[in-house]
Amino acid sequence: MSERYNAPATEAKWQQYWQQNQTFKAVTDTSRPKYYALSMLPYPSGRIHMGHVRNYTLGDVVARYKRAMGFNVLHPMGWDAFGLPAENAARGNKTHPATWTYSNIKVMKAELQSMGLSLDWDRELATCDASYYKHQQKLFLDFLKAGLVYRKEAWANWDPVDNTVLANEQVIEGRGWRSGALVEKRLLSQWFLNITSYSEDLLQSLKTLDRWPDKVRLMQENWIGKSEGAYVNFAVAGKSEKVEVFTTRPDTLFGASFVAISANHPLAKKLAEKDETLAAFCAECNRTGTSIVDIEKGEKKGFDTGTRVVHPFDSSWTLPVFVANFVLVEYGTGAIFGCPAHDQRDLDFARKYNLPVKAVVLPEGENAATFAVGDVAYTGDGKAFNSQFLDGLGTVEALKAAIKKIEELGAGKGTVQYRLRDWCVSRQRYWGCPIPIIHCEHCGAVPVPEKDLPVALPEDITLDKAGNPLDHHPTWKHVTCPQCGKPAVRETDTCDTFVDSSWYYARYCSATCEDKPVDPKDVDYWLPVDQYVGGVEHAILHLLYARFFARAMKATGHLKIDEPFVGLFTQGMVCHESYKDETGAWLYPEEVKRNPDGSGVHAQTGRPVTIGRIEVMSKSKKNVVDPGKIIKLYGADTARLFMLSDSPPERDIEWSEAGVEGSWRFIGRLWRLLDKVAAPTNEKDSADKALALRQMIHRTIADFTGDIERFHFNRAVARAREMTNALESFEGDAAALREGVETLVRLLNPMLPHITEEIWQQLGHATPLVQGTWPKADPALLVESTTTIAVQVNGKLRATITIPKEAPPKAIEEAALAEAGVKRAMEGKAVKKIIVVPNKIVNIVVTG
RNA sequence: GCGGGCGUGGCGGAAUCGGUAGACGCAACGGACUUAAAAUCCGUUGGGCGUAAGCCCGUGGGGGUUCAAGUCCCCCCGCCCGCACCA
Repeated sequence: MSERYNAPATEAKWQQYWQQNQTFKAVTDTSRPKYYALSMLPYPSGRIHMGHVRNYTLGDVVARYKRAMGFNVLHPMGWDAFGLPAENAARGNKTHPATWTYSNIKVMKAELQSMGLSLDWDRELATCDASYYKHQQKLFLDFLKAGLVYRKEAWANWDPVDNTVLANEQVIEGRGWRSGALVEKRLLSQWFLNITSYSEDLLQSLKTLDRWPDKVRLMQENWIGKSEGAYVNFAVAGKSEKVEVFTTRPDTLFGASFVAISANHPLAKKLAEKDETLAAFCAECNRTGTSIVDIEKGEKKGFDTGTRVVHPFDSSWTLPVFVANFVLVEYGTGAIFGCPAHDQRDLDFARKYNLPVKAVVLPEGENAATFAVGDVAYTGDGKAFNSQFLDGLGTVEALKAAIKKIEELGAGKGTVQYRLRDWCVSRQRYWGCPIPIIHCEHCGAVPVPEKDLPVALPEDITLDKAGNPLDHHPTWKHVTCPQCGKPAVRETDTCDTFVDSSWYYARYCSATCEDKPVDPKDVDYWLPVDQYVGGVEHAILHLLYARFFARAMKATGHLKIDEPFVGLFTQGMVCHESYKDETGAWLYPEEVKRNPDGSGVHAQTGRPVTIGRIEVMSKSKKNVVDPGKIIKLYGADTARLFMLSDSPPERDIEWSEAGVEGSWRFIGRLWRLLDKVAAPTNEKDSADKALALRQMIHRTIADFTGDIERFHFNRAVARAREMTNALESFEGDAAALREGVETLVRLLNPMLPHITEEIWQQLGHATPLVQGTWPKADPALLVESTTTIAVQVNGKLRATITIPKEAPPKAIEEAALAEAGVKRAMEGKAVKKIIVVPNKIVNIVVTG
């Protein structure tokens, strides 16, 4: 009897082996087929969390599987190391953001290494390292030269007490999170990346990403938000000015009852100068946060400016102009016309301010004389009516005719509009990549010469003062202009951290290249990423920005590809029950003891505990389980197996102690198979049994492989369990048993890399599994001679029959009719029809 | 608000194409081994009726298409995620 499986010792042994032999070192080798498996890089927040364990387990299974399939695999890891939390931690703990970040990286790297991931650590990068952001600054300057970067005024959340710019998450119910002051919007001159110049390409190219989840492609499509419509000018009555609106429904112009403009529209500003009430209203609009949720969820409010505009199709018809809090200056022209009958928001607005509601699109089956709009707008297609020259046209034709007329009248033109906005990359913060620009009074914004890169962050900063430390640093920003040599100042904005993570996948390919961001000989071999794995929360922004960066890097000669990730998998989140004590304070799972009846008490005090919902693990709710503890207690293989069992990877998973125990038990059962191989019960040697087992083995190889290919890891685990059950109860041929156990550990190796290596070695193999190949199913063992099919009478199951696979329909029918259960169900009834689907089902339809 | 997703036993889930609903696991219960416990092993386990054979019901709710619906269509309910300065 062998000893109980010693996970810590075995895992340490193999991790050491992999490290010493540089097993996972990837080398550019154009003679071999490559496979780039990438998991999203973590933010070094302190310790790894279960979401990381899940993400990196999934990625590692792919990497190890592809390696066994014979690919030259690149599987790197790094750190998304700039960002707000480091500054917050620094303010709270009086540690420098760099100290905090690098010590977190050290801890988290050790934790990741204990997971047994097949990573090439030689390519590790941290985005906060000057050796990384130096190249990012170079890319920024290249983009600037290529016309992909520009500067314009944009709104930011402004805390008037702390005198600082706030992130959306720092604005809580309209107030600054620290000061509690009402947050204002303030215009700042900021840097933008011209992502909208690729709007159409980013949209069209989604169609080629057939290995992306449909939902992510759909989300991106909606985000880009292409809409066809028209710009239409409404002349201000009695003035030479005009208000240009954008509309997707010019066919409903005859139903217009007002024009609404943004509080930041030039006309609104001009009118507000002479109208204090309007100015106050505009100021109120500007207090709501910059996020769309605030705008859309908040009450729709308007202010009648008293100004009227002339309808483009009828000079005798004028409409009121409102300033409205739901019109965004950034989108379209910052002005809309309202057609209450055919737009819900316009309808709500019209009812609130007693504006006319005139229907101009008649739904099919409705009568023009009686059709009226109540509280629900009609937004569908129909026939135009009450619309002069458009009357009788369908919506599509009416759209075309309306645009044609607008263009004839010189009142506007047909256009395509995208919801996508240019990407504001300026952040008024310290812990980010400095934007390599020098502002000179005489020369304007001057790029930092490449020889002066990197523009490094100063280390001696003060974070206890409000505002941007780069701005109030005594010396850092004061430089001379590279062009005229006169005194000038550095740009003190740093980059949005999404910039850092928009090209790291390319940098990994030539991680140590010093003189340029990427080396063509590396990126041209490794890119694109074959399989990218990460959280669905990045479905829009990160992935869109990275797609843009690939295009921009192509335009500036760094890459040859458009699409960085040809395969994408988005995993679900890790959830856990949450707990609160009597005072409403959150409790950690280990502080709670569960009673048999399901109720919970505090483990130490015995006081009652409220068991809350199962929700995404988060530090704020304390419903977290530390992966480090789990790995110490059960080993990495158990943690990995838990992550792969039961739940499909794209869905949310609930962490449970019982589930971990179950995974741990399976590890024990695998280990005990060694005893079984060592002491085979060979005497009852039956050829039939051996054949049946071998058929099962090879069926499992085929199905398991298919499941891995399709990311159905939970099903693959279930099949491995079924095979384990079969091997445990198998009595007979020793060779077949050995074949089964060896196949099982080869299949499970990408999931459970440590124990499978150990079993493989104990079975007497000198070459480790990691150098081995993937099992192949023997086609001869996959064919089955008989099949079991269901027999239904009127759609209800009455019997099953087992018959030869190629049995003719006639024979299947006869066998079905001969079944006792079938006869009973058919008693006294006449056969109407018999449906025979070979290998599947027989359905006998009877009367009565 | 807009956009996206999900809903199947006590629980996580399985069901490749519309064709045997509940694979596999967890939990629970019963048993074996043990002085005992742990570990391990064996068995039972969707609900209802029935001594049994068997029958009926059942995939969030309602309707529809079909010989046949968890799967397709329409309506409704509930939950979750994203919304551009969190990453």
